[in-house]
Amino acid sequence: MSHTLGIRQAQKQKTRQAFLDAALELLEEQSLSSLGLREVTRAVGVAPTAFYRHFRSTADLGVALVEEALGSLHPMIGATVSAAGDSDQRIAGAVELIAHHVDAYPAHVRFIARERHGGVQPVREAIGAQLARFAEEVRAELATHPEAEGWSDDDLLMLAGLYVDQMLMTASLFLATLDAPEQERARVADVASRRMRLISIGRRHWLG
Amino acid sequence: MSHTLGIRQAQKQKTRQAFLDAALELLEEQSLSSLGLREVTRAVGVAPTAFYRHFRSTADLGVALVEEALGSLHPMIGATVSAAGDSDQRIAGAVELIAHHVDAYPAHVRFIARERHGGVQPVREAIGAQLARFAEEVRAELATHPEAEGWSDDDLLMLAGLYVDQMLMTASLFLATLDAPEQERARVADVASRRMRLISIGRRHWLG
DNA sequence: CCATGCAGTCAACAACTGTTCTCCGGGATC
DNA sequence: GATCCCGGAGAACAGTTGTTGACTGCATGG
Repeated sequence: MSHTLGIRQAQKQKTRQAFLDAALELLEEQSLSSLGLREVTRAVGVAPTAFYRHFRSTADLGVALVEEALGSLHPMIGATVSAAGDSDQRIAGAVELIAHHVDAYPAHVRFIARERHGGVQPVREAIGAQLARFAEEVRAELATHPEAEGWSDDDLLMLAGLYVDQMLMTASLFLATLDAPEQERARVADVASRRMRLISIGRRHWLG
Repeated sequence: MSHTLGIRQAQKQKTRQAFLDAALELLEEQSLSSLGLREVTRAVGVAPTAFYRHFRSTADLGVALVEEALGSLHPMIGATVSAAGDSDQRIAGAVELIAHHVDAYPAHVRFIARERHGGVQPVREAIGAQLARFAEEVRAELATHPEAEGWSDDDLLMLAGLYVDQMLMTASLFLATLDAPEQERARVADVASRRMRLISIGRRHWLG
C-alpha cells in the first residue's frame, strides 16, 4: 500500500534522518537543553535555516528523537518479557537481550536515560507517556501467563512498571561499561540478574 | 573546636551559598550542561568574573551541588531504612518520609534525578560514587537486622542498591506531582508502596 | 510543457556567551 | 598603623546563538 515516495519526499526524509543521527551523536556528551540549532546543522553540513524546514525548535527535534529511540526499544521489551525457559533462564536471556541492545543502539539508550528526567518538559512528557504505554503492554503480556492468576489488573501494572524501570536501569548501567573491561560488564549483568530474581520471587509469593 | 570564621570567610561562604541556591533554582527548567556562567551570576546579582573566585567552571559548580543535594538526602535514607513497626507500617512510613523530603527539598531531588544520567561527566561520576556509598551504608544497616541472617554480603548490597534506586525513582515521581491534585500523589504513594512490598516479599523468600 | 510548491541558501540582526586583564576597597596579619 | 591579601567590579575580546526575510533551483502536478 505504501506509495513509492517521490524523489523530493525521499530526499527530505533523508536529511531529516541526518538531523536525528547528528543530534544523537552530539548528545553523547551533553543534554538536549544545551543542544544548539546551529550546532546540529553544522554537523549535518547544511545551512542553519534548513533546520526550520523539519522542526519548529530543538524541543521538537527532541520529541522526534523520543519516537526514534523508543521505537528501537519497543521490540526489545516485548522479546524480553516473552522469553522462554524456566525462571533463571528467562532472566539470563532478558539481561543478555538488554546488553545486546545497548551494544547495538547506545545512543538511543543514552538519550532515553538522560532525557527521561531531563530539562525539556515536552520531551520528558513524551518519554513518560511512551513508557506508560510500554508498561501497559507488558501488563497485557503478563496477564496471559498462568502465574498471573488471581492478580488484580492494578497489581499487574505495578509489576509491569517495575520491570520496565528495571530494564532501563540495567541498560543505563551497561551503557557506562561500554568502554570498560569485560569483567565490569559481567558484574553488572550479575547484579541485574539477582535483582530480577528477587523480583520474581516476590512475584511468586505475592498472593496469600 | 570550630574557629569563629572571620568576616571575610563568612561573607565568602555566604555568596558561595547564594551561587548554589541560584543555580538550583535555574536548574528547575533546564539541565546543568546548558547552565551558563553569566546566567548564574546575574541571578545572584554579582559580576560575571566573581564566579571564578568560587568555582573553576560550571561543572565544578555541579560537583558542589552534588554534595549539597545528597547531603540533604543522606539522613532521609538512613531514617527510611531504620524505620520501626511491622513490614507494611515500615513501608508506609518510608514512602511518607520520601514524600516529605520531596516537599522540603524539591530542587535537590530534581537535581539528582536529572544529573544522575545527565550530560556532565564529572557530575555523573560524583553522583554515582555517592549513591554507591549510600548503598554501602544501607547494606551495613540491613546486616544488623535479624532478617539478614544467611545472606551473603554481595546479596545484601544488591538489595541495598535496589532500595536506593527505588527511593530515587519514587522521589522523582513525587516531584512530578508537586503541582498536581492530591489524588495523583496518593496514587504514586500507593504504587510505590506496593513495589516496596513486592521487594520485601522477595527478600523474605530469597533463601531456600 | 509550464506554473506552482518547497527544500535549502545566504546575509544580516541583536543578543548572548566564557575568559582575560586591570583595578579597587577593606578585612587580615604582623 | 602600615602592609598584604583577596573578593569583587569593570571593560573589553572574539565567538557564538536563534530568527528574520528575500532568494534560487528543481521536482511535482495540472
